[in-house]
Amino acid sequence: MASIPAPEDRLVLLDFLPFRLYRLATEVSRELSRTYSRDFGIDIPEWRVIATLGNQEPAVAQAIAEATRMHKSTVSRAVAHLIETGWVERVPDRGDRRQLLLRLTDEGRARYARLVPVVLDYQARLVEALGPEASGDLLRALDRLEDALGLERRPGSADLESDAAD
Amino acid sequence: MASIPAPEDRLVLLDFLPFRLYRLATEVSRELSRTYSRDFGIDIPEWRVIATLGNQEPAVAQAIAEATRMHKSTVSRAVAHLIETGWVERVPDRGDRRQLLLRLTDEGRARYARLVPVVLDYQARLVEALGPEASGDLLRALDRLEDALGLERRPGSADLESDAAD
DNA sequence: CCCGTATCGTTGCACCTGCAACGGAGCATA
DNA sequence: TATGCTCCGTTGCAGGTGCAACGATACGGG
Repeated sequence: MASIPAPEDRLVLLDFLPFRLYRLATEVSRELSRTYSRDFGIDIPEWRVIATLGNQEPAVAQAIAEATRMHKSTVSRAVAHLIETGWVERVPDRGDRRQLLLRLTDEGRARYARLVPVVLDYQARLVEALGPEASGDLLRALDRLEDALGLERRPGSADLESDAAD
Repeated sequence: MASIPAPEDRLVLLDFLPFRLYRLATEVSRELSRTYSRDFGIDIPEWRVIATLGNQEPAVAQAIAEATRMHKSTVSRAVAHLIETGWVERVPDRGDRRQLLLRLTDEGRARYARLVPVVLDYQARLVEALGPEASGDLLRALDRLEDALGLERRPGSADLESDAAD
């Protein structure tokens, strides 16, 4: 019982995949949010709502929740605050009045235009620190993991580089 | 640099590295904690304390906080609950009475011996779903990312399997 | 020996998040 | 039209987490 565990029973937290992933993701998210929280006054859920709307407007709250994999209550509160702070506005959907169409305000779009380069720059620095080889490794592994876990993913998302074909 | 992400101002959240990492890590952690929370009655911070003590006993709270990158208050509360539930015990340090040495109880060690195969099995299924190539990609990318972000890491951690040559 | 500073772990507080319940709205059926 | 079921977004509540302040202890300089 108190004997040394067999080799296959040995577990080292620093080598344990779920732990490494979580620690890494937490660190990256924290670093990133530092780069925009002060200048733009938004937190992570709000950033995700903005980023979703920046690509697809208008959108309803549930679609945002599914795309970002955030809970609908988290989305609801993020949207409420984004409306308060002038990023987002609601547009009643004439078809189905249960759902409310969301879109960036003009001011929100202007802020978004200033925000995007900041976050893309962070990603670029991350990729640069990794180097081209490890970046490729990472993207391939992410694709496979997302597939294995059933996470939504853009077709051809492996192409982070513009010149990568299929 | 040719392989850096497209420098355009366009940003797609589903392709954005920090988002993908966070979403993936959240999903993996959630799946994993489902495999042990019910049978062992512990949550993620508690699991990390246990896993740390399983490798290095005794340890003081701050060392656990640094190793797991959890806040010291999170560690403090996890430890308090683990003592309540009989996993862990405190041993006063005769040298420095500010810090309290922590170690698994006999019962805690017995539970740990049953817990380790469960979590290792989850990791094994993850690796299996990825396949050998993508697993190698992932481990290399993790090593590089952890280095780039200054996260603590075991030397030679790339060898997940004992027979993995390189 | 005393006092100021540093460190360790705990705790009050504020905030965030998930869950479940809710009201409002659509929709199918009779 | 009436009824029952479903879906959308909000909100009260409970639990978790980070931060900062705190008490206890250690340690060094005067």
